[in-house]
Order: sequence, then structure tokens, then C-alpha cells
Amino acid sequence: MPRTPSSAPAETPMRSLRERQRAERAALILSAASAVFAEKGYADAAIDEIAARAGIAKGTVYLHFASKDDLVAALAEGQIRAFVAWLDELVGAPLSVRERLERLLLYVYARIHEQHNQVLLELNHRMGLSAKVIETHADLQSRLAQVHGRLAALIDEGKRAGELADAVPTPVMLATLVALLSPGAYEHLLTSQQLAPAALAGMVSHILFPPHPNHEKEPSL
Amino acid sequence: MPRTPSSAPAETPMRSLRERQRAERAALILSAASAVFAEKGYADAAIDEIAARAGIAKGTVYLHFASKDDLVAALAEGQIRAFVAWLDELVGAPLSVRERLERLLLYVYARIHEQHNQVLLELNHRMGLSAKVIETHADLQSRLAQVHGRLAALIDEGKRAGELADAVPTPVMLATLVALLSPGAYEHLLTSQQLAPAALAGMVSHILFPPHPNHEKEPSL
Amino acid sequence: MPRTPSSAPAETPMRSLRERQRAERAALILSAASAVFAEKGYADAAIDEIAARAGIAKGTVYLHFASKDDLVAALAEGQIRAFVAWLDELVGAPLSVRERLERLLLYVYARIHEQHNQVLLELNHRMGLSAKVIETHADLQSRLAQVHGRLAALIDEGKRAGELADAVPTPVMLATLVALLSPGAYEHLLTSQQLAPAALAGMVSHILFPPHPNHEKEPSL
Amino acid sequence: MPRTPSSAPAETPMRSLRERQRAERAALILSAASAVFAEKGYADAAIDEIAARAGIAKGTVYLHFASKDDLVAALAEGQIRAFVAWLDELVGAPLSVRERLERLLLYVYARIHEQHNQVLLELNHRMGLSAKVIETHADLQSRLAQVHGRLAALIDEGKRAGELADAVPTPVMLATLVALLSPGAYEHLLTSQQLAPAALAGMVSHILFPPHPNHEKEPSL
DNA sequence: GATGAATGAGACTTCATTCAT
DNA sequence: AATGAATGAAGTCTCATTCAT
Repeated sequence: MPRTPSSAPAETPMRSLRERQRAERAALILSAASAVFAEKGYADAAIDEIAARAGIAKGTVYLHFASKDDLVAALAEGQIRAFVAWLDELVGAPLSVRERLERLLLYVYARIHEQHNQVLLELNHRMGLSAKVIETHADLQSRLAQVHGRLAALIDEGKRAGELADAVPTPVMLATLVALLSPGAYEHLLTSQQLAPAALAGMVSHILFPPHPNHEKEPSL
Repeated sequence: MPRTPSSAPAETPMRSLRERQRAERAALILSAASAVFAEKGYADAAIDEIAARAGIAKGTVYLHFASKDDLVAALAEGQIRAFVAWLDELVGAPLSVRERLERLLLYVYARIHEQHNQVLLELNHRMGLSAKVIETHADLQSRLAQVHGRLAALIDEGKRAGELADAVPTPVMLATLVALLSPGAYEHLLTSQQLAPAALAGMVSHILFPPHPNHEKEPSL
Repeated sequence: MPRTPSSAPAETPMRSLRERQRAERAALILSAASAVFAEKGYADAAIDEIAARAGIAKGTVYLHFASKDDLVAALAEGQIRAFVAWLDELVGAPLSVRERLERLLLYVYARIHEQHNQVLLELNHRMGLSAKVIETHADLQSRLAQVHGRLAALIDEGKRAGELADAVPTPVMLATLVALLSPGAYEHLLTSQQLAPAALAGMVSHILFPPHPNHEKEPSL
Repeated sequence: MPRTPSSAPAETPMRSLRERQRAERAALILSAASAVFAEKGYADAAIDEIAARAGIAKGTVYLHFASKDDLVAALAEGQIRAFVAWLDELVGAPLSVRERLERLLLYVYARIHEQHNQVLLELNHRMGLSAKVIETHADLQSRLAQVHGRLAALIDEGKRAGELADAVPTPVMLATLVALLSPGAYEHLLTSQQLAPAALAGMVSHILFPPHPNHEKEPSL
């Protein structure tokens, strides 16, 4: 029975040698899983291949993750947690909302462009990560809620600053933003063609932010 | 081996009783398949269940569609064909580009709202309709190209009429539009909550069309 | 329920128009079946393909033959009957036993060489015509017994004439002859290479008939 | 994916417990498969039944053999390999060609007589071991070539020694020998009746070797 | 009588999960 | 803890046979 990753990693930085080795193994598996899921999709990814690519036996995977579902969930959780950390830094930056959102767009598009990215794969339904997996993993849901919370806060801040139109309710604007950050949206333009992530980020920003009526001045106030 | 509808349907509007019954059966299967694919996704949808829901035997499915792949392909093809037909009517309507796009948004969101819609499921990668299926079905590809062509034309017309910003290249605007029409974008708002399709269409339109500098007047004409 | 081919074709040469048409249909099916069985083997031959090649509907096949087994059985029966008729002519010819057996060898090898022959496919186990089919069709068994009877008689005659060695019992000699007449024996030499049927017939005859002690003279007479 | 026995069985006679158990399992499956194929023929043999008879689960069969085709191929390969080994011993024996061929006949007929033999099933087309399987397995082809090579060499030696007639080319004599060694040839005489393998071997030898013109003396030298 | 759509048992194969070593 | 052989449910697809039209 796979044990939960202990209790408080912060309190005990190195719970022991064992604990560290265990974490490394798990990371190794997650890394292999990430690649295989990205290549084949959830349904077609075989535990066999994940284990092989991680250089371990199939059974060992189950020593760390109770099921295939748990494995994807853990993978998504990790990716989203990292993303939330990055988001927190971004949100705290002393920049206009527009600038911060543009950095977000650039960050995500660059990842989509660079590699067989997996970041944010799970923010939407895409990839066959059926709702089932999300629904049965409370941690995943709360992580997604964190992401949504950060983004909603940023949007609200943008509205207060007059950078974003008030006319569109925050949930709708949030959904719009998420849709445009999803790999499915611009993947073909980014990977198979000649559109640079930075250029795309600028264009999407142009769409999201109402152009300024007069001389590039902010109409707010 | 499923046979193509053979000779000349135009010459003989009802090629015979058999021909009609055959078409009805195929439609019945497609209908059941549509529901199951929507519920379970491509990978988890079982031919067994599709047959059961259609009230026929498993083997009968294979009398009409050579494989599971062919079945989804036929399903998508039909849905997209119908959508193209609807699009052609829309594009020809004597309305501003904005009005026509709003009708498009309303049409799609209403379908997403009303039912377990499947329309346009296949415009994006979503649902695990893996690229493989699209790549191996030329008819699907050309249908998708038709949709994209219609929408691109509409966007170009909007730019010429000054309704849409020139700053965003048509391919990017097209990808944006498609992303916002995808079920994944606003599904949760439309189905599980209280956002009306018409309201959403208005908001999305508001995002896509740059607000008018002066007095909310329409610049066109 | 397929009706047995009536009772006495000899007494009523043309039982009626219907009867003749029926027989033609059956012959058409048998012809198609012969080709498909030869190409694919019993197990891989599909009734569908036989019907298609005969230009009729699948169901029609079952109007003439109660089952796939019955179809092969009828096919074999017909081929063996024809062979028996040919054998009867041969046996009655005013020739030495050796000459008659050489004619038999030539007849069979020529057929194997010429085409995708099917003659005698069923004399042995070959082709997956499992014993089951033979055992459950008395007519097939009696036909095979006829063939074996003719050949055994010929062998016995050869022994009495001193052309064949007495040392080998007739059943063994018969089995030997049958084995050497089987398609499997020399098929590869006859079809993919340059061995003429006549040459092969001479060689096999050389093997079966003990060479003549003195001066190549025939001891017979 | 069944793995090849890997590295060097010679260096490590018992590569480990696992390796031995693996080989035993494979042998168990091959044994069961041998029986089922012999009884039902290739097409009618079900993996289900093979597994059941081996007392294992269906999936386990696929742990050792990638497909039904591979299973028969491995089975045939093993049987032919063993036969080649036996042949090599035979060929090296200090006996006349006739004596050696008689031992070969006896060996094969005894196996056919004793059991539901499967040895040499694959030397001919019999059993529906369709050409496809042979063509797609190079190892099988080379094994068969080995058998044919050994036998052809023996035949040639017999010709040089004057024991076999020069009149019949070696390929034809080889095909004749193979046909007479095939289970189909004398199976019914050996199994369902009272012909002893040794007696049959003597008779077939009598057929293959031209009787000696004078006084039972060997003409050679 | 002919048709061909429908049936449904059964074949092969895959793979997440378990468990003895 | 690690291994990987074993399991068996489930999936896709085939095809001989039946039967309503």
C-alpha cells in the first residue's frame, strides 16, 4: 500500500535517507510518466512503458502510486503546484496587470513552443484527463482552485485599475484566459509554424485588453 | 465491408426501401455513438455500449462502419458538414460581421448549453480524437479546412469593414475564435451554472470586438 | 432448408426448368467456392467472398448448401466423382499397368502444374479439410473408397502382371501412390520451377516400378 | 513483449531462478499448444484452450509468445531443431545410406505410431500451417533448409555409393522422401491398424531402393 | 426463390493490478 | 523494497448462420 509522502516535509527537511531516496524514485517515475502521457495521451500510456523509461520494474510504480489515476493526479498536482508558485511570484511583481498577464502568456506559450510541454495540460479537459480523475482527487481540485483564484484576483485588479473592461464578469474573463492559455488553442501555430511565443503573447494581450481610445493613454480615472 | 451509398442518389431520391433503412440504421448508430463518445471520450467508449444503446447487436455496428476509428470519423464528418452548411447560410446573411459572429457564438453556446452537445467537439484536439484519426481521414481534414476557410473569410471581411482590429493576423484571430467556441472553454459556466448562452455570446463578442472609442456608436456605416 | 439434389437425375433427364436452373446455380457456387478454398484454405475462406465471386447474395448460398461444411463436402464430392469417372476410363484402357499409372501421374501433375488446381485436394488431410468433414459425410467417404478401390485394383493387377513388386502390400503401395499424387508432394517443383509434369511423371514411375534386371526389357508378356 | 533468452546461457548455465522458471513455463505452453494444434489444426486451435490445458491464464501465453503465429513458429522451430540434431547424429553413423535412411523412416514412423505425434508436421504444408507463418519467420525457413540439406546430402551420398538410382534428380528424390515421411502418408495405417513402424520402414525402404538385380548382392563395387 | 441486414458467439490481444519470490 | 510473472476483465473485430422483406 503506497504511503502518503509523509506529513510535514518542511518541518523535517530530511526525514531520513530513506525518505529522500523514496522521493527521488517518485520524481523519476513522474518524469517518465510525464513524457509518456504527453506522447501517447492518458489512455494509450502504458504503465509498462513508464516503468521501462524510468528504468525500474512495473511493480515498483505501484509502490509509489496506488493506481494509474493516482499517478496522473500526482503528476498534474506537481505541475500545477509549480505553476502556482510561479504565479505567486508573478502576481507580486510591481508591474501593471497587463504586463503581468503578458508575462504569463509568454511563460506558457514559450513552454508550449519549446517542448512537448506538459504544463497546464490539466487545466482543461484536454488529453482525456477525464473529469473523473479531477473529481476524485480533492488535492487536484484545490490546486486548480488556487490557479483560478490567482488569475481571478489578477483580473479583478485589472478591472479596478481600468485596464480590463468591467463589462465582462470575472468568471467569463477567467474562462477566456484559461482557454487562450490552453495548449489546444495555439499549439499548431507555435510548433509547426513560424509564430514566436513573444509575438503571440503580444497579440493575445491585444485581444484581451481593450485598445486605448486616445493616444495610448489609459482612460481610467 | 460497409458500402458507400453507391450510385446516384440524385437520380433516384429514394434508391429503394433498403437504402433508406440502411441510412436510418447508420443514423441510429451515429446517434448512440455520439452520446457514448461524449460521455466517455473516445478511448473509454465501448462498441458494446454503443450497440446496446442503439438497441442492436455489436456486429451490426461493423456492418455500417469498418472500425471504431471510422465510426468517430463518420460522426465528426457529419457534424462538421452540418455545421458548414449552417455556416454558409450565416455568412451569406445581410448583417454586419459582428452580428454574424454573435449569431455564430449564440448558435454554438446554445448547443453546448442545451444538451450533451457534440457539435464542434472535433474542431480542436479535445476528447482524445487523436490526430491519428484526423490524419487518416482526408474527408475530415477537408471538412475542417472548410470550416476554417469560412471563419477566416468572415474575419477578413471584418477587418476590411473596420470591425475587427488589423493588428491581429487572421490565423491568430481564427485560432482564438475556435478556442472560444470550443466546449472546453465555457462548458462549466453554461451547463452547471446560470449563464445564459445569449449573455455569454454578448460577452465574448465584447472581447473580440474592440470597443468603440466614441459614444458606443457602431463605426460600420 | 436446402433440398437434396432430387432423386434420380438419370430417370428424368430434365426434371424441369427449375431443376436445371437450380443445378446451374449450385455449379456456379461450387466453382466460386473451389477458387476461394484453393486460395485461402478452408478456415480462411469466407462465405461472403464465395457469394460475391459467384455474383449472388450470401443467403442464396444457404439455399443450396446447408452449411460451410456441406459446401466443401459437395465440392470435394464433385471433384472426386469426376476423378473416379476419369479413373474408370483409364483403368479400362488396353495398356500395361505401368503405362496406365504413368498416365495417372501425368494427369494429376499437369493439373497441379497448370493451375491453382483443386483436384484431389481432399484425398489427404491437407488444406485443413479436417477429418471432421470427411467423417460426417458418408458420400465423401464412399467416393474416397471408390478412388482407393480403383487404385488398389490397378496395383493388384500390376502385381499379378509382375510389373509391381509383391513385397509391398497393396495398402502400403496405395498409400504411397496417394502420397506422391498429393499436391503437397511436388507442388513447389511443379509451380515455381522448371520441372515439367511429364518429366516428373516419368521419374515417379521410375521410383514406383522396380528397374528391370536385364537390359531394360519389359518382363511382361 | 516476450524477451529473447538474452545473453549467454553458456556462460551462466543457470542464469538464475527466474530464467529457468521462464523456460519451464514456455515449455509448458509449447507442450499444451502442441497437443491442441495437433488435435484441432492451426485455425481451430484456441489460445483459450491452450492456456486452459497448460493450467495458466490466457494472458500468460502472451507473456511468452507475442502472437498465435509466433507460438506455432516457436513450436515448429523447436521440433525441427530437435529433428535436425537427431539427423546430424544419424548422418554421421558408420552405416550404409540405406541403413541410415531406414533408421530415419523407423524413427519418424515410430513417432507417428506412438502418439499424436507432431514431429515434422511442418515439413509439408499440412495442418494449415499456412505459408504465411513460414514466410514471416526466417528462423523456421533456415531450419527447414537445414533438414532439406541433410537429407539431400544423404541422397547424394547414396547415389555416389550406387545405392540410389541416378535417374531421379536429388530434388525429386528429396521431395519423395519428405512426402513419404509426412504424417499424412501412412498415418491411418500406423495408428488405426496393425502395421508396425518397423515393417512400414522396411517396405518404404524397399520402394526407395532399387532391388538388386542379382542374388541380393549389392551392385556397388 | 433471392436478398442482405442482423445476429451473437467467439477469436485474438492488451494492460492495469496483484503477489510470490 | 524491488521485481516481473501471472492474472483476467475488457476491448475490437470476424463470420457462419438466420430471417424478415
